Amino acid sequence: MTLGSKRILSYPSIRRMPSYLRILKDLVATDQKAVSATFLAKALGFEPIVVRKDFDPLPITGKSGVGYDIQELIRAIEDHLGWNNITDAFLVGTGNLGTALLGYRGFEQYGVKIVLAFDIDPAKTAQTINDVHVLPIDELPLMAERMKVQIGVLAVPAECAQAIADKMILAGIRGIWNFAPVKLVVPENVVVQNEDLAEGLAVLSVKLDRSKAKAIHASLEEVSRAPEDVPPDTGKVF
Amino acid sequence: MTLGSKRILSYPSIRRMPSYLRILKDLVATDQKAVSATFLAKALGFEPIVVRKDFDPLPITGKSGVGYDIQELIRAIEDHLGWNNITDAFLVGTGNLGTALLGYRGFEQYGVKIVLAFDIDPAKTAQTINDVHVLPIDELPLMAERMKVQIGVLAVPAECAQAIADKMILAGIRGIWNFAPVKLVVPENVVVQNEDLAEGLAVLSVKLDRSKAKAIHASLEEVSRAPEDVPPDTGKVF
DNA sequence: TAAATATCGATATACTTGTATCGATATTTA
DNA sequence: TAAATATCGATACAAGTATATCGATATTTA
Ligand SMILES: NC(=O)c1ccc[n+]([C@@H]2O[C@H](COP(=O)([O-])OP(=O)(O)OC[C@H]3O[C@@H](n4cnc5c(N)ncnc54)[C@H](O)[C@@H]3O)[C@@H](O)[C@H]2O)c1
Ligand SMILES: NC(=O)c1ccc[n+]([C@@H]2O[C@H](COP(=O)([O-])OP(=O)(O)OC[C@H]3O[C@@H](n4cnc5c(N)ncnc54)[C@H](O)[C@@H]3O)[C@@H](O)[C@H]2O)c1
Repeated sequence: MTLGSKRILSYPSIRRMPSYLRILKDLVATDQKAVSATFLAKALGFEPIVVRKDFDPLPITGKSGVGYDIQELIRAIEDHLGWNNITDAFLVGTGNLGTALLGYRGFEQYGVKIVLAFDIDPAKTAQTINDVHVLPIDELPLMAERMKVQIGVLAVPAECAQAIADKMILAGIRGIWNFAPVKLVVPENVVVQNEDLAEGLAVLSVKLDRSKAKAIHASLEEVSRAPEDVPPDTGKVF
Repeated sequence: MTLGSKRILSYPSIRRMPSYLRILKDLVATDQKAVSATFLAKALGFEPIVVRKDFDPLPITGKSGVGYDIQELIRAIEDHLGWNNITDAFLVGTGNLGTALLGYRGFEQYGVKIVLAFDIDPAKTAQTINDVHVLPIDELPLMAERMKVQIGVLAVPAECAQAIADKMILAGIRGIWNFAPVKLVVPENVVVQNEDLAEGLAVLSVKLDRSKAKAIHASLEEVSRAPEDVPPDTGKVF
């Protein structure tokens, strides 16, 4: 069955969409009208076929010999991700990480705007970080309901992450972006996206080890090396 | 072929290892000697079979009816990830994100210790963030070679990420943990791990949309609904 | 001690994702 | 205009990953 019959992007595809968007938006500044899968692939280190497959489920079609219309493509991607109309979000925990997230001006481009932040520490509240007010955590329920906020960003210590998540859910929040290294227990109508930096670090560690092993193998220049021990780096983004 | 014949962890497995480690280390404090795949699965939201498969390539073996020896398991995982002996790392870019990373005391548990930081901004250098000295970027080459640092953490604006990466590589750094949203061009003996927060946000957006769609479908209580439009949340961690 | 329960490890199967090939179409070049 | 090049989209295939089943072994319970 061809993917085209499904209008659903796979999760790997979804993860690549922000990268496409970044390049495409840069291209808008130029006078180019169309972009090829080959071009995007080269810019991002994918294979051209991956790019075409990624776009296949979108309600657009490329033109042979030309490529995809840049504007159409941007629109289709943003539509699929729901990034056309910005969703308001709350952030809880204005410590190191929370502050960094507030300082990052990139999220609005990704359809999410942090409109209020919360903390339990009086030293943190009553201030403004990057134009976002920080309120006492107790005010979250009322504000969430009043502002009909749907997304919550969790940047609190692991110990209290579940408690805050419960608060968020009670207040009507439906999606939680969780940076605390804990599995949150949530009702099935709530979605959670866990962000665990240690995952990436683990991958880097292993890649590095395997790269070293490969180098040693290569330097030994053995003909009878076991290739399955160190798979070649295919350039895939793990 | 059974996985057991390969001593290699898949990348999804590698990504789950830090989560296992966290739980296992908590268990050390208790008087338990063994832990079952079922227990770990429940704690992390995986299926027990996933856990067993993950451990299969490790040079350990569980005991039927009992589980895995906790100490053995921790050791095996840390060995595989190379997290037993701590690797020194440099961080470049002590802005919002860089500061958060320096403030995070968790990395040493993951085998990596940031020993020095660098920035181009004189206002940032000559200070100490969380006991880590921040030096002018020009001093990176000398220090990297002298300290034989292998890992570099990139937390600078996208525009200068490639330039800093080049500097790192020239100075002998072999693994780059890249937080800038750019594809770095590196020689094949250097590994890069890209960390792109937008990926997770894209996944959350789509999950939220699909969750809403599912709720609507459910409320309509149509018998003739198209189930392939909204795949059920299998609890997988994307 | 015997039965019930928990668990692992092996095997088989299903699903997801990535990769290769090739014909058709558009553009560019000679 | 004709040939060379670039590109998409369809199909097929391969590899990676997740899931199901079941017998064997250890522990707990009756
Ligand atoms: N900083 C990083 O680079 C990093 C990396 C990976 C994961 N994390 C995770 O992100 C989370 C935050 O990390 P951090 O480094 O910013 O920690 P932090 O200690 O700097 O910040 C935590 C903040 O949460 C606030 N807080 C504590 N309890 C609260 C409550 N009940 N309600 C509201 N606010 C509360 C604190 O006042 C503090 O401001 C942690 O779970 C950490 O494991 C951080
Ligand atoms: N803050 C976030 O939450 C976040 C999220 C996702 C991605 N990122 C990415 O991480 C990177 C850093 O983000 P940030 O928010 O910390 O930005 P920032 O502007 O706060 O910090 C950047 C730092 O890099 C330093 N710098 C600039 N040029 C340099 C150079 N040539 N050599 C050395 N240092 C240099 C600056 O002085 C500054 O201290 C960016 O690429 C950003 O896209 C940040």
